[in-house]
Amino acid sequence: MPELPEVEVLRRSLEPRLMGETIEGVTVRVPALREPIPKARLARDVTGRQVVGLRRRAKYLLIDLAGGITLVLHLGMSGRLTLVPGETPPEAHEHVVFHLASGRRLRFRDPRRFGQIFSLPGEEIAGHRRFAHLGIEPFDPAFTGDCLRRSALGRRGPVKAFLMDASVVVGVGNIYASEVLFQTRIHPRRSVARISRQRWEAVAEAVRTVLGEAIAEGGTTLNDFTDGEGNRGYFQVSLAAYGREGEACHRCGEGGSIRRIVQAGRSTFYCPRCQH
DNA sequence: CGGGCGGCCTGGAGGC
DNA sequence: TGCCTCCAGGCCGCCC
Repeated sequence: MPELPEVEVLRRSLEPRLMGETIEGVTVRVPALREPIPKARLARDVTGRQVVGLRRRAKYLLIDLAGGITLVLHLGMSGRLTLVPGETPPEAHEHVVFHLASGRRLRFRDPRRFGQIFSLPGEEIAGHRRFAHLGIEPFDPAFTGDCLRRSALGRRGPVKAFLMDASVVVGVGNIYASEVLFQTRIHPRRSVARISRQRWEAVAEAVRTVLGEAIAEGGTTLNDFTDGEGNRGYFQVSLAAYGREGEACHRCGEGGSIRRIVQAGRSTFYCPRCQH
């Protein structure tokens, strides 16, 4: 589900409410996520620790705890993390609950169980197998068109998959890849070997503006995304390409022109009249 | 080594 | 109403 904007929206909503809060305990109801939750280690690491910071790396939410421990959460496709009053009854697929000193609970719900939760010393994050290969953050000032151009050297695959490759740039998932290519008028099947410097600059710029606008609008809620307070996003009404198969192109105005194709098993949406 | 594909899971939508 | 198929925002590991 969530790409960079959704995780960032979640982080911003939780930050003021979780800072300084102490985790009194954790209940792992269903440890069998795609990668099993290391239950005992998690309980040992987080119990009694105060939240001292919330960060994001790629699509991971990082909750820093006193004593140098970091709680790592990934929402996968259907994960949701919400802060609720203590008396709130559990809902279906509520796999993990963090009990807070204030009496509130931070609960993790994930029907498809593609999410991930684990803990580790903060200094081990960079070298961890889930993080070691990750590329640059889109909002890092060092992220430029030239970064993309250099990453593309020696490659010839389609630009859509390239944008979704987290070892190139992190945070761009299936929705925003289509949106970025629509904004820059690049055909999703175009080989990265055939993209000019100028176009790479436009792509880097579009990655930042599309993700930035999505964050400003609370993320994209197609189905179940919410922030930590349960608020839905509304960027879905601003999507120009994704999910609009058969509808009119907002740029050229041609009725029914938005097309859906499948690349590497994922849907891509684009306007064949505008994107080349 | 780059890149395509299957698999991991459940649920919702739509066709018949 | 019920059954079946397809599809879904991520990511890894296995192939060629």
